[in-house]
Amino acid sequence: MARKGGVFVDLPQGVELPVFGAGVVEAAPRRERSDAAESRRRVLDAARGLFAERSVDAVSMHEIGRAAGVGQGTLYRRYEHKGALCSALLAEEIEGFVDEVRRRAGGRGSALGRLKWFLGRLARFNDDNAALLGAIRDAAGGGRRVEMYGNPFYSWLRGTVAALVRQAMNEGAMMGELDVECVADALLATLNIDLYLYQRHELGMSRERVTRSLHALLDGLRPGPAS
Amino acid sequence: MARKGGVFVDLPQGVELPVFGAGVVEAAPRRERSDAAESRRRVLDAARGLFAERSVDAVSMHEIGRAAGVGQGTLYRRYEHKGALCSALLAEEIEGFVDEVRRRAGGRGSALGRLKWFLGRLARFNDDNAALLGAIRDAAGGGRRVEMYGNPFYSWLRGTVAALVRQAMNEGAMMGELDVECVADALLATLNIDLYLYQRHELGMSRERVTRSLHALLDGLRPGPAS
DNA sequence: CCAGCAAACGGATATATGTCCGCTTGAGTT
DNA sequence: AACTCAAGCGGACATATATCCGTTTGCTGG
Repeated sequence: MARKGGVFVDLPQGVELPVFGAGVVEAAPRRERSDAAESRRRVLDAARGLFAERSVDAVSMHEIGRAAGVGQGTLYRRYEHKGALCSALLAEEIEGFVDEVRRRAGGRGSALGRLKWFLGRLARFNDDNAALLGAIRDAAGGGRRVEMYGNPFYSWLRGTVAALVRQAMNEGAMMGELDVECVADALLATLNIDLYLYQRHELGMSRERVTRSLHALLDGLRPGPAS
Repeated sequence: MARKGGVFVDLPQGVELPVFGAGVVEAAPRRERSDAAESRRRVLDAARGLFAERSVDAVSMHEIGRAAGVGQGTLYRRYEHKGALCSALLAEEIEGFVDEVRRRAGGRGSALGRLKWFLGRLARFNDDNAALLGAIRDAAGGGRRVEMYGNPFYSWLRGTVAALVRQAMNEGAMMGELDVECVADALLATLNIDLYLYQRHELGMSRERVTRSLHALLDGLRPGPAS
């Protein structure tokens, strides 16, 4: 009932690609006050500007507040910490990324191929947004360690990889014995921002090398006599 | 010249397991002054005690200094930051871990089997030293991001996994096309402390589940007709 | 137009990390 | 035993994050 001769037959629960933001009910409690909207825009603009002209962690929250013309209280009520502000700045990029993935990886082609593409695309996302991702990671320390992997973006990545792995299994392109959740985490761990940047800039590996290795690893997971 | 009928024949460079601390020449510039040794001991003791009675990140460096009866300057000259102090506290555990690995994974048995054992043991190391490892990670932010993967312990982990993978390839238990360095990083990434603790405590996965999945993944990397 | 109030504001404040720098002292040297 | 000085010491200081709380203000219903 799962597959027949390697041909995909039906979709058990969770095989569709997850939708980013799904589950967010958002009671829309009240429209944002105009002054709040204004200050949000100013904060974001100021942060973008300062981050661009200096590095992200060479800019303090005080400085952002001063440049935006808002006090600390305002700043921190809206963005619980620097990482949250960086997340907000990243939101637009994430949206683009998510859209592109839905278009390319939701559609046709083998699930394995789409998974490979997805991971390669994620590597590029890492390169493109290294500074913000690093800052977000830095802010996820102490009592906030959970936010790293508990946030909606990571959940979506996780769900997407898991769904693709499951589809690939259905299509007979991947061993059926795998623990899908764990494998999804393992694959994503490979592109963990710290490790990725270390490989890229300290070990001098190219993006191609990293993704090629990942692809080889995926090819290894085909079902076969070995085992 | 590499292998004959799956039997290990010779050892190309880098196949031996690396020795922890190798390459550290340590010119031994001068013996440590007695007062310095004393204050080092007091700091370590104070830190251990405070960390035990509260959580690691609920204890400030000031507090450690006060409890140990040393000033901030003293504290920070010896330990550049909190992560360094935690590393010092972890050193003993690391030594034990390294010794055990040398005994069990340096010896006989299939390389693949030893690799599996090693990764399982590392997972246990994670569980046993979660608090300190987390604190070390937290301290590796901002301009110190490199220390995370550039430190001697990680280098040793990396070298060990790489050597075992290479041996497994020689023994014919693993695909020969793999990029050994990348695969080593990928395998270790799976046990990255943040992800591991998230899986264990937020997702409720058991250590067995995580390692079993990792083992299955390794089994998938056997050489085979697939590819 | 006005009153009421939740939301937003902003700067003082608390706390943490990490640095600076003048003073002290252990341990070789004469 | 006195001399010397690099190493060690310690607390004030600079800077960053994050919170608190009294004040102001945009919105809405009357």
